[in-house]
Amino acid sequence: MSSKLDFKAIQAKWVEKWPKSLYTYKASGENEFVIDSPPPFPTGEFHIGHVLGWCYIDFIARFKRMNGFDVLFPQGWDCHGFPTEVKVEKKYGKNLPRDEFYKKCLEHTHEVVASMKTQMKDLALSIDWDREYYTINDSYKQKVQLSVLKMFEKGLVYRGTSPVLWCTYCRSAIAKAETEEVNQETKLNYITFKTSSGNLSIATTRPEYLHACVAIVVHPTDEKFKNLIGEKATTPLGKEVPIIADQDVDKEFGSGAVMVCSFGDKQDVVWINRHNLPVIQAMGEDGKIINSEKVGGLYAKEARAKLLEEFQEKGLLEKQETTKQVVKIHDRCKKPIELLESKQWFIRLKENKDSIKKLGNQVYWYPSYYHQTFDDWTTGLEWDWCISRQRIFGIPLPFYYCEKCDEVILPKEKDLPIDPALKEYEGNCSCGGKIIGETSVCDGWIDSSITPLVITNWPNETKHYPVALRPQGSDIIRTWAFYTIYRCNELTGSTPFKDILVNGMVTGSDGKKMSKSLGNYVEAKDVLQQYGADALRQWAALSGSTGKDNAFRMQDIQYAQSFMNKVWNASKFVLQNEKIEKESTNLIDKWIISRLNQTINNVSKAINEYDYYGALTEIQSFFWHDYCDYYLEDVKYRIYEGTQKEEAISTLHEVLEKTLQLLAPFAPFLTEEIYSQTHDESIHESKWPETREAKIDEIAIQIASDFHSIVSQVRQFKTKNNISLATEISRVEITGPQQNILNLADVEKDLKGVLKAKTIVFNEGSELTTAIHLNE
RNA sequence: GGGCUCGUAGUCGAGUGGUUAAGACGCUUCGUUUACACCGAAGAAAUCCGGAGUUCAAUUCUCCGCGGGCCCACCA
Repeated sequence: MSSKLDFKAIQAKWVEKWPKSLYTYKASGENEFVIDSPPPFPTGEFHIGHVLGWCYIDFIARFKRMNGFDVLFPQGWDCHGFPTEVKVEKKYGKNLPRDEFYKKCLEHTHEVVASMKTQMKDLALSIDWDREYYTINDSYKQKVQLSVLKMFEKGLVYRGTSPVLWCTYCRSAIAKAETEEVNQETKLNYITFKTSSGNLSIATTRPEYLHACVAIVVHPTDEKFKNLIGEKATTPLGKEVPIIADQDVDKEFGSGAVMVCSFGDKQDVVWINRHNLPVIQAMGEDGKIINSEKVGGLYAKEARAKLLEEFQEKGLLEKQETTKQVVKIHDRCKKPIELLESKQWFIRLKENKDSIKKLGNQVYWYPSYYHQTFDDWTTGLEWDWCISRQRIFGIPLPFYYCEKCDEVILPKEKDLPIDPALKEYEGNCSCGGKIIGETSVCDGWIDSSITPLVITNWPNETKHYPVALRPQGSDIIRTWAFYTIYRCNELTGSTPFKDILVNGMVTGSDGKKMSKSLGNYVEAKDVLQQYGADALRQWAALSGSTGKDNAFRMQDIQYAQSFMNKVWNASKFVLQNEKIEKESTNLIDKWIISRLNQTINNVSKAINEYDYYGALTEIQSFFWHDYCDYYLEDVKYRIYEGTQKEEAISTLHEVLEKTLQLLAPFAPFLTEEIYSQTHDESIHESKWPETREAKIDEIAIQIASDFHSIVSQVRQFKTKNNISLATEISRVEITGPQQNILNLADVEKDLKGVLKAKTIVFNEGSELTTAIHLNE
């Protein structure tokens, strides 16, 4: 072993040397631990948040493997999505043909995946790379389309009409993730409606939607309007609408009465759904007003100006106020987004809320409070899940439908994967209508919500499902966890995983969200380069209890590195003496073996409960303080003088070796390097140390406690008197209760050796104290 | 605005219905001892966010408030 720890050399050596077979899943079907690891979106950068998440997975994977489990740690890639389309558009322009464009998206994806994989390998993630999967591959698409068909057959998928986010400039439905928000000022217009009991003032920022007004909403406890609830109001355009009550209304805003239009904003959608109100299409896909005699054919802005002018003349515009407004805009064209009604595909959620909540009880949540997040989300569901997107880079929805009667026609299972937009359906509908292939693609969560099925070979017979563990971030409980639990249960009849382990988000050292513009962003690459994988991995365990958001702090990394240095140097000392095995009767040896077994027990329990913080701090404190600070010092005199030397060497080796094994999941490179000095097999293939209860000797622990208390007292004496710890003492008098004194007499030799005392005298007394005589 | 979560020494953070509330970084003092100065030894430093309640006993449980963080909804 080199005298200085060179972690870079060690890391490079083992990345090269470790055989691929180390992490191979045997699919034995017995004693399995299958992990439904997340398929990240390929961005090209494996960032510090990824590091935390993947370390959480790797710790348990390595632990289970050493415990004899057949572990599957697969790696998938959730490739489809809008960001890739944007990148490709930027590079090649907007006018590529559909299939050409798709090909370019594939190319881009493979490029960025490659660069992420390098970083994952440097981090020593024990992934079985033979089990890699891509959502863009035919085999994956086939399973996704099959899963959608199966859900359709169960009556859980339907085609229906619903408001969607629509960009009138791009003439496309867009996902919420594609929106940005801008603050702007606008005019709040107070317009006069009529009721049986007089005028009713309505405040609106969008009078151009007046023709699509379907109701007036007031707060149920608002004294101003209480007697109007259930009555009708007449709009300035002469239309009668009902006045209804809803608690979402803010009594203080505007006049306290709101007009509901289809659809001015998202709140309108909520109210229309909740109160079963009719829908009047107010705007066409091109952004021009429709279904209005007065302003039809005009753009919204023109229509608004025209109407306000007219109301002003008629005295129906009471006043205008300036108000601040948040407007959603399309992130590509920066034009405002409208809500438009359109035909889309949906998965039923609303009526299954209660059964989904029950499914949430059937998995173990680590930490448990995240179950609450899932439960609350499910309780609050108001809408079904819109699964269709008018995009290109996605898995096509596997449906045909009749142009005339809307009948849905399914492709044959053997033809999957299929793109109905490209493959025409042979034949006509029974009503004689033409059959159209669906051109929309699936929402990305449709792709990723069947990962437990994909990795266990669904729909074929399998003994690998349900899987043992789903690890994931707290930010996607409402999406990935929710959709997976729901869909997989519908498709198989059971929840997809036994445990769900949730990791928190990584923040900057200031506790704020990491962002490049805030200047608190840390590149995982840089940390890896400077401190190495083992230190970075330990940070993931050390930075807080499981599931909490973690601030990234260099301190933790540096501490991990100091610890590794300690391990390296202690190992150097131990390995100077060739390994032997000899049972020891020495009480100090028995003490450290007792502590070792306690540590093994505690660490095993902690990791089994995904308490990595507890596990690693336990290892560190045992190794650093019990083993290095005390035990090593306790036995040095035996090594140098030859007293019970073999027993000491045997014990030193045993404790070192087993501690290295405990540390192996956290610091795979360092532990392998040291372990390889005395073993041919990899430490990662070695068997996890067993807790030997019989070796936990409470009396030895008690004696060692007194022993080290004496050692401390003598050290304190020497420190206070500015004497070197190496100075010899002629006589130490130890006073204490009878039993303690009797016990200490058993380790007299060790006391003399460690304290460098010529003679020791024992006296009975009430408290354990020492008197030191330097020269006599 | 809603939900969840957190609030413990200068900083970061475990943990607990009842002894002296871990540990790390930093700080002070001492020590070059043949694994390690990326070290060792000793030490100072905490009204456990505020208020009320439950209890023989609260930092821990409950409620209210204040302040971070995350997610969601953002206002006609």
